[in-house]
Amino acid sequence: MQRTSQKVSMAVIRRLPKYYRYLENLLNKEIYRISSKELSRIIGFTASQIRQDLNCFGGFGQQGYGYNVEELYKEIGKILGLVREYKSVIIGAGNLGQAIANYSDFQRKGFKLKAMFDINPKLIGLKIRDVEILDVDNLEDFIKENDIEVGIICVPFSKAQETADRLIAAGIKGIWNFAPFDIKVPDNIVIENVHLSESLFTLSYLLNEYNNPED
Amino acid sequence: MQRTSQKVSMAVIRRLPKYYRYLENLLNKEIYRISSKELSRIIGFTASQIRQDLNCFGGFGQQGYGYNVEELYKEIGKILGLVREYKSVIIGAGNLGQAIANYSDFQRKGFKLKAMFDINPKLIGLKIRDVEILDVDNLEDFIKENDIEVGIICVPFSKAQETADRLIAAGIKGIWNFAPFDIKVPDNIVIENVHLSESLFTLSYLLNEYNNPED
DNA sequence: TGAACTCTGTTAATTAATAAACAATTTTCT
DNA sequence: AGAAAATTGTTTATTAATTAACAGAGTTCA
Repeated sequence: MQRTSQKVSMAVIRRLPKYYRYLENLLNKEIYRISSKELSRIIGFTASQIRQDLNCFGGFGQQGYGYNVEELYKEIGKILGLVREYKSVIIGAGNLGQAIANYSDFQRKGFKLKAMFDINPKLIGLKIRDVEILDVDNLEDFIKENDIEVGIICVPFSKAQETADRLIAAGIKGIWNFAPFDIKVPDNIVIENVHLSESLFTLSYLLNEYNNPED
Repeated sequence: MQRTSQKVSMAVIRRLPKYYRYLENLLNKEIYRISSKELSRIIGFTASQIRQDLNCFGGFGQQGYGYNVEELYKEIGKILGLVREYKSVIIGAGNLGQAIANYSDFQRKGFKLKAMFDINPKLIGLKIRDVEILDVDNLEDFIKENDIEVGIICVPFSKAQETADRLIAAGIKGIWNFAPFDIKVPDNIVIENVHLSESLFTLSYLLNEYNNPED
């Protein structure tokens, strides 16, 4: 059913996790059937957009009936690649790195944390939830020996690109970047940025705009 | 200079923090003058887009010269509302909440953390970096007595909307939401979502797409 | 069973976002 | 001082994203 090699826009891709989450909620409520119209009401996108988004990947619905929630949930899970597990490491075991390590949710989503790395001797050897902090000198060896595919960058701005380059040279496939820096990667490497400060600045803008409209 | 009441699109607003960050970097490198063309090379947007974005807020540049980095930096800071401080509280002192509290960066950006709240008696009374964890029963009183303007939601999915409603009723102006839930707020309340799991799922999708192209 | 209703997949229309073009102005350099 | 080069602000063109429209297929219910 898929329109082969018809590129899916990033806007669509970023909506998929939301569909997935809402479908999970529906399943938890034991709702097994849903129309794009009803989903639209719940999720806040137009029904048209929902149908068009889903159709990028296949005709999962049935005319006159709607979508089977369980089937659609599974299909989107497959599309999102949630059927498999990715071995990951965190680089940078400071506040942010420890925060992510402690935020166990992401391990439940198929990203298994195998080690953390830092340059600070005071941190090396410590454990965060059973995961050891290793010397960053061992980064490349560890990645190669343990087939690590995903690197989570929590180092300061100034070390971000260097860290990414090392990860890529060691054979990593994807990067989840929390450093406030736009890391450059080759085409075959996947990168996803979480720029917390940009999010915070946006909040600040909106607060400011509301308090002083049109100044 | 500003086109009064000509609404600025969210796409533009979300680029402002990036301009701000790059301008800061330029200042650190003691670069005091820049053209849209050169900024384009560094930041990766087209020069046309940069000029158009900045012009939503005023004519900060000069023909034949370009932009004064320091002036532009300050202006964008003002637009982002970074000149003032917002008092904030975190609700939910579990892993994620502690993570955010420990991630001291955001306090440096004008969001002063005044307290944390939790429902768990084991956590109440503890301190994270000088900030005390209080009983969530005292949430409304604390917000009113201390003129708290921003609530950072780190509670589980199931408590997210309820928490937001309480914050809003107590007089909060903006919410930074880390719960995997799309909180509904009235028009006069500002909300900024950080959906980490959606970011992670996007990474998973991209990894999967790269590994199994067109299946 | 069959008529009325529902709802998808898909195409067409609309709106929004991005990029290109260019006149006007300033700077730079001789 | 004056010509050539640089660069903005802004208008126009292009591309992308969203919404609307609708034929065709399936469901529901009398």
